[in-house]
Amino acid sequence: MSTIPDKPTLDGLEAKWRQRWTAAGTYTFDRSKTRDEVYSIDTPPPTVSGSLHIGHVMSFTHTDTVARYQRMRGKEVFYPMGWDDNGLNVERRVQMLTATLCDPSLPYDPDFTPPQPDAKGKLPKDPVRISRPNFVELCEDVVQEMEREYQELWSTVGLSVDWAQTYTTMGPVATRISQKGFLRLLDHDVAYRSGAPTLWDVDMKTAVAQAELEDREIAGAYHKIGFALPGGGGPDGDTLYIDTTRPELLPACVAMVAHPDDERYQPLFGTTAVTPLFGVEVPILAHELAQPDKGTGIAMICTFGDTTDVIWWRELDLPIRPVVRHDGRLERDLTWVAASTDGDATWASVDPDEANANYAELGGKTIFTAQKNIVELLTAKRKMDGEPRPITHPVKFWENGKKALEIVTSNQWFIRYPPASELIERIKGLEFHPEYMRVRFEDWANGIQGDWNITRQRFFGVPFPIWYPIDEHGDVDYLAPIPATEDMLPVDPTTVPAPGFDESQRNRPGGFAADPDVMDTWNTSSMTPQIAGKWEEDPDLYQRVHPMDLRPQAHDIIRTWLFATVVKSHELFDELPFSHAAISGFVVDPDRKKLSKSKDNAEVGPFALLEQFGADAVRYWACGGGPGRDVANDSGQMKIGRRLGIKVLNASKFALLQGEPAAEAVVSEPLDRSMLLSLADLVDECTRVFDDYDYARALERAETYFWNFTDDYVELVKGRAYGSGPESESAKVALRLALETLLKLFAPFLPYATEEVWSWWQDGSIHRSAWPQGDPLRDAAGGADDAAALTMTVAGEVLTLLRKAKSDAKVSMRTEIASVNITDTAERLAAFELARADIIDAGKVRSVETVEGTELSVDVT
RNA sequence: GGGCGCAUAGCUCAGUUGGCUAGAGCGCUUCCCUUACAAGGAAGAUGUCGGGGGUUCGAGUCCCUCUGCGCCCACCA
Repeated sequence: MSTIPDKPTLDGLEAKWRQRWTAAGTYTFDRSKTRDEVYSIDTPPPTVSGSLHIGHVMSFTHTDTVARYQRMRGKEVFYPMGWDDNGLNVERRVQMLTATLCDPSLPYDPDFTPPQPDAKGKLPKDPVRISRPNFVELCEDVVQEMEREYQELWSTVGLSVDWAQTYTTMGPVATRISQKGFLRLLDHDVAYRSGAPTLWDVDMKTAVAQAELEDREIAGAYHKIGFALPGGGGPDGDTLYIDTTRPELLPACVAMVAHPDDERYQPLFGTTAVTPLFGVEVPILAHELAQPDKGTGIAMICTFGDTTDVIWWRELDLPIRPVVRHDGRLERDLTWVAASTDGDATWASVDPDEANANYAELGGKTIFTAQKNIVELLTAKRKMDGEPRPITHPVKFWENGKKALEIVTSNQWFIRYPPASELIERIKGLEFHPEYMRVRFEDWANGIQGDWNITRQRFFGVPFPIWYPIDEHGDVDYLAPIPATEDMLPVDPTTVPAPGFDESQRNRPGGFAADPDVMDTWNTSSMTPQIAGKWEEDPDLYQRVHPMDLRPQAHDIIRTWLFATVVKSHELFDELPFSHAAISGFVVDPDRKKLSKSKDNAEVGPFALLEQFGADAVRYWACGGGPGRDVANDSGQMKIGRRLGIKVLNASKFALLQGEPAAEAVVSEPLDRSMLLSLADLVDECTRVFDDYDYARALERAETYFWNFTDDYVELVKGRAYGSGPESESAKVALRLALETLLKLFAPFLPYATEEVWSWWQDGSIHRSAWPQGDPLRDAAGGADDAAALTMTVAGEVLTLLRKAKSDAKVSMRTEIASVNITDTAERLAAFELARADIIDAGKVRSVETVEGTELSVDVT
């Protein structure tokens, strides 16, 4: 307990209480509690390489209000922080900061030190190539720096996390759990390695997954190209025209396809066409995905121009003619051969010499150049009808990428998806807040195409615990993986030899080679319930927190994080990883557009806002948006939050300065009883909506009540409280009860202001105190009754009219009123009589006449 | 093209299973230094509840339809 300051202020509360909470272990998780006593949160690990923005503050505040509520309800809250610190952003930053480049084929150098800046502070121009483990060490240093900045932000915001439980998506624990999960899935044949068409970013030279795609509108052009029809019979006789935006893929053409109902092409189904320039005979086939109204209505299928090509290739059982390499250039050494009845027909041409001559203009060229060259060739050989017609069309990009994705064939690790129906059934046990976000999950499950490619050709991530045998000729067999054993984990195969091999056999004929790739970051973060709960690392902890109660996250990663977590839990454990998913919206500009990264917004970063308005005020703003709702970035709301915080301090000061009521004091006065009865209803409602994760409504209700409480009740009761006797004692008891209750209702939202006030008159932390209940308040009020309930309402309305009279007369509120006539219904006048003394005191009225009528009016005479 | 959400005062938003003259705060106008609070307080003005139909004694609320905005999914030759 401490004394009540003369001038209460919000300034400095963050630093003061952060320090004290840490020292007292206020939010420390008590792991002696059993699962039914625990409320566990599967905290989203923010990407520490991203820049901090106000959106993080909003969604994490939402979760914190729930954590604080549950803690006050008596749950032991498991609320860890997580850092998502692997991935591409960190890699880029480290390359820039240290002038290094990762080369997984290099051995680890334990004595490596990164290049130092010269006298002018410049790093060497040419980066130093270093091994993956060396590179990862550098990444970890950079990550730790950024994590400190994040922890500073979260602590200031007032998140009630137990920092001792912090987890990361790198490091030995996450790596071991991620690798172990992978090995178990491999064992169950759910993870598998396969050569398959792969979405590929030619710029970053890595595979990407369906969930990481986005569409971008880019400029392209239709090229109308004529194929030869040896048998004729097409709409244009013996030339068959297609429209394509990818003419450079002509050498990769494996078939033509039109819709089965398309009468123009029906006669051609089952026959063949011959590609221009390359003379490859390709079948003309029917498939429902072909769209008669697109281009000429018949398309060439290439391996691979887009994802539809992949579907056709698979469903029509077509051969593969890959021409685009992983670096985004066309294959250099393709050679067409004469068509023959036996042998590999992949590169068979009716005129190999011409095909090879034409291909010489394309081989080794970039896609851009190849397109230019092939258009020239087609034009020269009169195979193009007209000029290219410019269009803009949506093209798939990796969300982090700069160039359009290509589809290449490559050996990759996949995780088999369960059928969508199975997942949808599984999440019936998962409550979504708001419920309509469930549809996002179901839509995504239903739209999945193919399995989950978890391979990334990057460096700062969890390595695959896998090696491959090398035969006596020195060829690596990438389809015969040698998995690590679980006791080897965590393992980096580039530094540890494969089981049964010696390090000297690395990269040697008859030896082994390490898997050079790392896992998709979602493959690791999909195990946050296991990582945070320390699955098989600390089984005692795990059984106390798992499955989690709450998964909080934003709606944009339903298709990635939420989906992947449910899939992994389903496949590894046959269970749901958590029982509630609370989905946050975004912070948007006041004009409803997605928050831009413009200078204006950057200048109002989270630290500046917290500094200007205070943490409680920013939290108040954040909680204006209920689950799933976008929130406008509005400093006006923060101002209001700040005002609320100040009001809480001052109103509390008033209530406490009335002094402690005598031990035997009871609530006897009707006005006090009335106030407590409505407060009891408020408590019940806040509890009900908080149980439904509607923190926004809980705050709004408490706030509305509180302003009425200070404006009317406190003013009405003030004079009586200043006095003495049983009436005064009744006011003091009621004021303290109301204060305690209201502080607790605000505690999840305004942790600093409420804790400050609590410290003036109570021991311990308000955040470890018990959430209020309605019935004890009703008991203190001497039980509920309707007449008493009306007292506060009527008293408030009469007081407002008395103040209006003074305001209209432009006199001070202190001015006395000689006499008033109050007209109202009999029932309401009875309520008035119950509070008559308080009302005339607060209104400084000398005498009151009451007149029965139909509605309330107040006449000053 | 399919789906989800939103639309209430100039602004940010409440408005429960339909129920009296539709609310709060900000902003605006006027007044008040009042012993919790001038980073304050009191009072006031401000609305075709997006448009049009329907159900009902009664619709901001339920149904149909249209419009606008946002998002998700699909399409990508």
